[in-house]
Amino acid sequence: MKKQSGAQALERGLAVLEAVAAAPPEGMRLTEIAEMCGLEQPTAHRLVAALERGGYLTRVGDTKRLRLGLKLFQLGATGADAGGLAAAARPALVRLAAASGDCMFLMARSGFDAVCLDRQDANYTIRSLTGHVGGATPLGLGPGSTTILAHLPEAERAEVLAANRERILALGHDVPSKADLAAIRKCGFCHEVNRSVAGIVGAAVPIMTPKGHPIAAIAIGATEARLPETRLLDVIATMKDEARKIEAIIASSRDGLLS
Amino acid sequence: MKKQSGAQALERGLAVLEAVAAAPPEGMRLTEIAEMCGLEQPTAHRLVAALERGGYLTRVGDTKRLRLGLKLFQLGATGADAGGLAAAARPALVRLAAASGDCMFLMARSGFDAVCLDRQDANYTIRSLTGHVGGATPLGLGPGSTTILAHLPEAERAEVLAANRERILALGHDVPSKADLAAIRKCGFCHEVNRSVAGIVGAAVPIMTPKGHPIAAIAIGATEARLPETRLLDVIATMKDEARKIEAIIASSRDGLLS
DNA sequence: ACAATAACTTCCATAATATGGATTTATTGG
DNA sequence: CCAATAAATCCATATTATGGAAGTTATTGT
Repeated sequence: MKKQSGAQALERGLAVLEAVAAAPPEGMRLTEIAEMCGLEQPTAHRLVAALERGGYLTRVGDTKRLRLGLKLFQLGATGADAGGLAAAARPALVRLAAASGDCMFLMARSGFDAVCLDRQDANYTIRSLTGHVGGATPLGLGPGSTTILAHLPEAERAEVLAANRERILALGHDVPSKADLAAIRKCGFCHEVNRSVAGIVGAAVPIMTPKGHPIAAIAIGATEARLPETRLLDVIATMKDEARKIEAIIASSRDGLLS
Repeated sequence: MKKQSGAQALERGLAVLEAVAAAPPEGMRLTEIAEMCGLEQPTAHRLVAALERGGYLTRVGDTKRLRLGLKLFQLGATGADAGGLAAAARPALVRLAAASGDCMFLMARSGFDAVCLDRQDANYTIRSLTGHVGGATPLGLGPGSTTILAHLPEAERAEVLAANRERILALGHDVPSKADLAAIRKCGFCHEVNRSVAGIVGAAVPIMTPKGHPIAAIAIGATEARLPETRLLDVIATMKDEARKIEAIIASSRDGLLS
């Protein structure tokens, strides 16, 4: 009994893209793709051919190996802005990075993940787990991500948690408890020490839509020494200020940018 | 008589993505998508639903309008590196931007287009036509793009020119002549004054694979005043040097990065 | 506020399309 | 150079996408 999606071929094609995206930079062989996606080899061949034709996949050098093509980069750059969010938040990030001297991230929600939309480092020290722009973590792993999760409405929160529990555990981390999330909601920020990486402190505040939906978060990454408890609250306060400014920009823009 | 692709549904789905990518940031309505892609409306609906499920499309705010989703940004960031090219070229770009004081671009070929992979500006003055990272122009429009075109093998060059002629004319620019391209091949760089934008000078040198295929170009954008003929050749010489260094890195990396 | 219109969603019989087993051709490795 | 493995191609089959029609839900105009 197959699933009743009505667009099997498209979904399979997208699955191929995601499989190749997850592969190492030497690329993937057709057979591997077929196996990874649970497709017969001729089927994979057809899908790959179509994706290649469109520039979504390219051959590695002169081999048969396949890798993501630049078309995705092109499209990705177009969608990157998330409807003005990145642009609206950029100045805030710059200010925060400069003021704190640490590394600031803009994380936005995408389905069950949070994606790093932008990043400003005052001095290139830290590469956090979600460090690189374009990187994604399951909602619930990492401060920015967890802040967004915490501020979702009850029902959605449960759904996301259920969906992500296994993924997070598989990555060797633990899943935030209900109490953790409630605490984050209460004080309006998330603070993590030594959670994803030893010696690294992370903290984040949410960016909410006028309707009270969390769409993104501003996160900070720093070493434990640089961000002691004493300084933390100051920094968080500044971050909240900036988050509010971004919210104001979002609210005032006539095209709802909110997701 | 339909085309014999063997993956109609996938191709249609990709067409939907590209249509939405070309749309303004307020997003697109289902009907518009259907019309733009030549699909019946229920068909478009099914494809859109699948793409939305995968995070490739999102609803704008709480409306029904559709816009590119962050999944594309995610995948795009993964593929952005073009197999090490961007990383290999980054230091060269930084050096060139610092040394020249102008704006440097890394353009890479993607099918019939050249995509801006990276950009370094010494001082934020110019926004060239292909300025933003992720932007694409048809091969034959803009210096970096034209340099790549010029260095393609005869047959491929003709094919690309035929494919792009209309597109370039439609954008209100003219298509490089055979003589233009031959000249670029001969002197190893492309120089354009007042071509795409008045008062702006562009120039570019190709980056070739060991097998003599152009995969990318380093381009410079500056105002006419900043880049007079006298300075031009110096700058070009430096750019050629850097291009050669990048070629060396590419050649020495065991995974062929070459496209 | 209500009607009229347009956009979106769902349904389903039909046929066009994707499917995958079998085969040929190319590539890789010993 | 030959064996083994992977990729490309073929094609009869039935699964899957298709699009007309009808039912809902927004949007627009009066």
